[in-house]
Amino acid sequence: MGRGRKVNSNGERSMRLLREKAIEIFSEYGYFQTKISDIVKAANVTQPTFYLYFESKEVLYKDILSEFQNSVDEIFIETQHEFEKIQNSKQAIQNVLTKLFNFFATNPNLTKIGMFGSDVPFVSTILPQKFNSLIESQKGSFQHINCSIHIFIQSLIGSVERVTLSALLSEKMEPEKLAEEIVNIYFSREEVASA
Amino acid sequence: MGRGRKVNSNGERSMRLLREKAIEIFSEYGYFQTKISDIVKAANVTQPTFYLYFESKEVLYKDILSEFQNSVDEIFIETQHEFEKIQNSKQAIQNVLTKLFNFFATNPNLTKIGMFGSDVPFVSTILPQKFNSLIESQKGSFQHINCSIHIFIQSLIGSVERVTLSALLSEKMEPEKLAEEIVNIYFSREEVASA
Amino acid sequence: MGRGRKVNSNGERSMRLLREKAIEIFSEYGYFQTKISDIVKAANVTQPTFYLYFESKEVLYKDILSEFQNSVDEIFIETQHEFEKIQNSKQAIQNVLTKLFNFFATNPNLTKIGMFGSDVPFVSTILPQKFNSLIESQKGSFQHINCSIHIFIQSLIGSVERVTLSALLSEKMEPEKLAEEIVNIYFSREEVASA
Amino acid sequence: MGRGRKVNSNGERSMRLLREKAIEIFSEYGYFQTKISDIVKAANVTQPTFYLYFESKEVLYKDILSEFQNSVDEIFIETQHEFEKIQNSKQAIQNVLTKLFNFFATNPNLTKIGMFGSDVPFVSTILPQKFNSLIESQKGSFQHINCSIHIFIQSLIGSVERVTLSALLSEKMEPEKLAEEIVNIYFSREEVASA
DNA sequence: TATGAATGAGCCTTCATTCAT
DNA sequence: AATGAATGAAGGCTCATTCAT
Repeated sequence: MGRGRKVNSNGERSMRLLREKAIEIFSEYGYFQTKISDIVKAANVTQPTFYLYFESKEVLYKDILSEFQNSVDEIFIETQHEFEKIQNSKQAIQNVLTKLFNFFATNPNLTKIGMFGSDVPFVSTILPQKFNSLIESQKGSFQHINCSIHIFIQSLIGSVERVTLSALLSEKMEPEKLAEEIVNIYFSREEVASA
Repeated sequence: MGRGRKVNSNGERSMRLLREKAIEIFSEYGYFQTKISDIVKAANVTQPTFYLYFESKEVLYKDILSEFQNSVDEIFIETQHEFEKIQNSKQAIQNVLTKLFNFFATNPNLTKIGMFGSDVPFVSTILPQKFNSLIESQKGSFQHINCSIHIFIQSLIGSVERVTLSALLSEKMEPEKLAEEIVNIYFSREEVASA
Repeated sequence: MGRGRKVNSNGERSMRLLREKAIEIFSEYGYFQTKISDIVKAANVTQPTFYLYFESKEVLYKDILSEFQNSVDEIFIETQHEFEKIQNSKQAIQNVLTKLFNFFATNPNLTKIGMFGSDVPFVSTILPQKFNSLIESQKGSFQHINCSIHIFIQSLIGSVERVTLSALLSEKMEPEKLAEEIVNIYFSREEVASA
Repeated sequence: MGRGRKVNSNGERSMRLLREKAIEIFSEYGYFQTKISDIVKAANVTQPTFYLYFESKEVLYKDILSEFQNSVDEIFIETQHEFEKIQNSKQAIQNVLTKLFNFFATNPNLTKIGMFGSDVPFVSTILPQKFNSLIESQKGSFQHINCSIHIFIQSLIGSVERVTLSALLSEKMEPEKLAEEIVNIYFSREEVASA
C-alpha cells in the first residue's frame, strides 16, 4: 500500500478510534505497559498518525484522566440543587452514588483509568472535596456519626472505589442496588432512628 | 575507584541496603519508573552488585510484594485464636485493624508497594478471604447487616486502603484511633443495640 | 543528524544492505565476535533500524544458515535426475561437486558461515544424507571400495570442506578443476579399471 | 565457610583440576559460551582462584591449543625416522594416522578444541607442513597421483578431521581400523599396483 | 490525511577481572 | 592458597518520537 490519505479515511474518525483504543488498552495494561505501537495497531493506523492527533503518549493519557474527572464533576454539579432540597443525607448520598455508579458502569474502561491509573488518583483529591461540601451542607444529619468527618469521607470513597472494581465493573451488581447497599452500611443508624 | 572488594565491605549489609533503598524508591516512583540505576545509586554501589544479590528487577519486586503479603498473613494467623474467643465481631475486627494499621504505620513504604503497587493488588485478593473467614466465624453478629456480606467486606477493605493512605501514612492519625473510627462506621448499630 | 526518515531512504534496500554486511562480518569474525553495532556501522544505520528488519542477532544468524542450507539442498535436487541417468558414479559425484564448488565460489562468505559457523555444522548433518542417497542409488559402482561407505562419505565431505577453504575460497583453484582433482583422489581405481 | 586456604587444598591440584574442567567445558561449549564461572563451578573453587593459576581466559585457551599442537608435533617427530626407512608411502601414512588417531581417541576433548575450536585451526596450518615434508620425502611413491599434491594433502587432512569427529570420537571405530580405511581410500591404486 | 523509514536515548543484564581479607 | 565482595566495560534490545514523501 502506498503513502498518503487512505481511501475512506477521515481525520475525525481516526482520532476518535485512536482515543477509544487507547482507553481500552490503557485500562487493561496501564500506562507503562501500553505502547503506542499497541494503540495504533488496534486502531489500524501507523504511528505517525497517532502524533497527528495527539501531542504525546503522556498528554493523551492526562487528557483521558481529565475526561473522567470532568464527567464526575458534572455529576456532582448536576445534582447539586437536588441535594439542597433533600434534608436526608442518606438519601442525598444514595442519589449521588447511584448516578456515579451508573456512569462508571457505562464507562468501565475510562473508570478503571480514572480510578486506578493515576499516581495520585483523581478520586483521592477531587472526590473528597465533593463529598465534603455535600456533607457539610447537610451537617445536621451527621451529628450522630462518632468519627471524624474526614475519615468518614475517605472511608466512603475507599468503599466506592473497591466495590466499583469488585462488584460493579465485574457486573456482579446493578448500580442502583450497589448504591443502596453502600448507604446501608454507612447510614445504618438512620434506619434505627426512623424505626 | 578501581575494581574489586571495597574496604570494609560486607555482603549481607550491601544486600540489605539495596533492598531497603529499592523499597523506598519503588514505593515513591512505582515499578516502571524505578530504574536499577536509581536503586544502586542510592545504595552507593554499581549495577553488577545489584545482580550479585537479586536475580532481576522483577524478581526483587515480586519478592518485596511477598514480604508484605506474608506479614499480613502472619497478623491474621497470630490473632486467629483471639477471635475465636471473642463473641463480639466489632471488637474482633477492631483488633485486627489495630494490628494491621500498626504494621502499616511501621512499614509505610512496604505498605504502599503492597497495597497499590501491584496490578492485582494483594489486598484485593488475599484480604477479602481473610476477612471473609473471620466474619464467617462470627456470623451471628452480622445478621443485622442489611447488605450482602461480600459487599460489606469489599467496602471495609476499600476503607482500610484509603484511610491507610490518607490518614495513616500521612501521619494524621494513630493506628489505634483509626481502627476505632473505622469500626464505629461499620458497626454503629451494635452500640445502639447494646444501648 | 536528526531523527526520522532519511532522504531517499528505502526499506528493502536497507534490509538487504544490513543482511549483506551481516554475512560479511559474521563470516569474518564469527557469531560471538560480531556485534550488532558492527553490522549497523557497516550499513550506515543505527541499531534500532536493525531491529526494524530482523528479530534479533540470533534469528538473523540462523536465517543466514538456512539460506545456505536451502541453496545446497536445491543443488542436490536440481541434479537428482541427472544422476539417475548416469551409470558412472565418478562422473555423478564430479557433477555435484562442480555445482557445489561453483556455488561456494560465488558465495564465499555465506559458505564460510554455513560450513564453519555452526556448532553442529550443516555440512556434517545434511550433506552426509545427500551423498548417502546419491551413492546408494549408484551402489554398483562402489563395490570395489574397500572401506565402509559411511567412512567414505565422511571422508569425502571432510575433503570438500577443507579444500573449499584452502583452495577454493582463497581463489587458488577453479571450481571445475577442484572437483576433478577430488574425484581423481576418490575414484582413482575407476580409471585403472577402465584402462 | 571462612576465607583462606581450604583444608586439604593443594595448589598444584587446584590448577590441574581447573585445567581439566576447562578442557571439558571448552570442548563442549566452545570458547565464547564457556564462562569462567562455569569452569570454577565445575572445579569447586571460586573465581579469584582461577586467576591465581591462569592469566586470563584467553591465555588459558591458547595454552590448551598449544598443548594439542605440541602433542601432534611430537607424534610426527617420534615417527620421523621410521618414515625414512619405509619406502612405501601408504604404509608410512597409515603409521602416522594410526598414532594420531590413537592420540585423538585418548584425548577426545583436547582434540575437539585443537581441531575445531580455533579460528585458524591448528590442523590447517601445521598439519599440512608435516604431511608435506613426509610426502616430499617419499616422492617416488606419489608420482601416480593425478592431482596436485597440495590438494591431496588438504583433502587428506579434511578427511582426518571429519572422520575423527564422526567415527573416532563417537567411538564408532577403532583408531587402527580407521587409519586403514582412510589409506585405502587415498592409496587404492597402490594395492592394484601390488596385485 | 497518512505512511514508510529511521533514530536518540536509555534500560537491563552479563562477564571477565580485581581488590581486601 | 583461597575467598567474599565488588566493578569496568560492554552488548542486546525497546520505545517514543520524528523526518521525508
